[in-house]
Amino acid sequence: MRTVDPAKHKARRQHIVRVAAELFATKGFERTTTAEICRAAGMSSGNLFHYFANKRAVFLAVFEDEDSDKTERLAAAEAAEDPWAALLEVVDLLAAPALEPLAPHLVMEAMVQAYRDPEVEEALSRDNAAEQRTVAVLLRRAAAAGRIDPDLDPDATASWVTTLIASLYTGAATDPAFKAAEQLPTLRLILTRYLRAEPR
Amino acid sequence: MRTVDPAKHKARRQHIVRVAAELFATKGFERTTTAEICRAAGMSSGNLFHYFANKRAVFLAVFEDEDSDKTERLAAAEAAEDPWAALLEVVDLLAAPALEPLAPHLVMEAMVQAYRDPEVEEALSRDNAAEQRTVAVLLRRAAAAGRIDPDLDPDATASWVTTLIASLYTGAATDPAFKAAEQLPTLRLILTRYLRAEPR
DNA sequence: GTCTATAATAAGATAGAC
DNA sequence: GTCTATCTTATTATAGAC
Repeated sequence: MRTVDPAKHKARRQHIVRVAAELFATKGFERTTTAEICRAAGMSSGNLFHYFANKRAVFLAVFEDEDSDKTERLAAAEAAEDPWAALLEVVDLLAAPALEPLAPHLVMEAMVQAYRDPEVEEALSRDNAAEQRTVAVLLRRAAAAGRIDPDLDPDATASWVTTLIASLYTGAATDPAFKAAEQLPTLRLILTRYLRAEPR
Repeated sequence: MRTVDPAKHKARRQHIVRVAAELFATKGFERTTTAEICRAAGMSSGNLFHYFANKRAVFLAVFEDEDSDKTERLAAAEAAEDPWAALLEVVDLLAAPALEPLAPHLVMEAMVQAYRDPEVEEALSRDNAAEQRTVAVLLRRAAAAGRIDPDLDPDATASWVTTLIASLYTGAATDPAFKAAEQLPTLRLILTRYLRAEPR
């Protein structure tokens, strides 16, 4: 049957991506050898390169194959009735992966690869731009509704909001004592005080 | 003379460290080859390894040889009369290198190397612990003086303060549109609103 | 699709002359 | 202290059989 092959192919690819993600997270892109990926995936070198053109393609697949429902949830948040509540939901949505064990290191690895590899750069910045657009929309709506400080520039502030969320990833990646799950409430507190303060 | 040799040696070492820092910042540690460092420093491979035992030693020297007056200035801030003013000065002190062109990328590189290389880890965490200690001292003093929210836990908050300062580095490193110098006032605003808010 | 074997090259580091 | 020459090893990727 023809219908079985593509499914099997996809599953095998995903398996490679999954084991590679763990290696990339712990050792970084450059220090992870294709031989290690092969060993972890239980296959030969010849076979790995049957699935991916090169090592970079495996790395890119780690970030591109994560087809979650994030896009839809961001769109839903933009249209939600209460912009402030929606903003807090977006924060939780974007912060959620930081609670997983591999994500912080993977995100950091992606960040450093981004300014060295245009393809990684493009993948990341597309993602980031979408997030910032949503946050900016909600900031504008919240400001119009008198729920946040109207003196804040929506675009610059949206950039800071995503940067502050990124702190959860960098904190988790760099400080072993930093538990993202425990620190999420503090992040919410910081954002709330920053955004809702009275203008001065 | 014996006194000339060590000085020359030190200057030559520093020269290597300086050109290597630029390479490490733009290409990262692994993608920077010792051959490139040699070329940039204008010397042969044999000579480079006369100054440094290996490539890692060059990388470590980038961070260890920056003998600035930071330690003294931190100590002075701890003892300053006005703890809130001193805290803001510490923020400026720790944020200052982010305005330089190479530092953000170098810091990011150091952060990712830290959780892969115990020696880098140690160098960084020693630095970080000293900063956090100073910030915690000032937070306690400011709280006692009624200048900040007394409900904030000093140690956990000190960790967040340094993490937020680090955002200036990650922002500058990952977003070409992010100008650290322009964003420093916003960082101060975020910290002020976070720390000085009335307890609720 | 999967393997074995290996090509091609690059990189870190050293030896030893000057 | 500095160089040239080179050793050794690791690594990505390919060729070609099954």
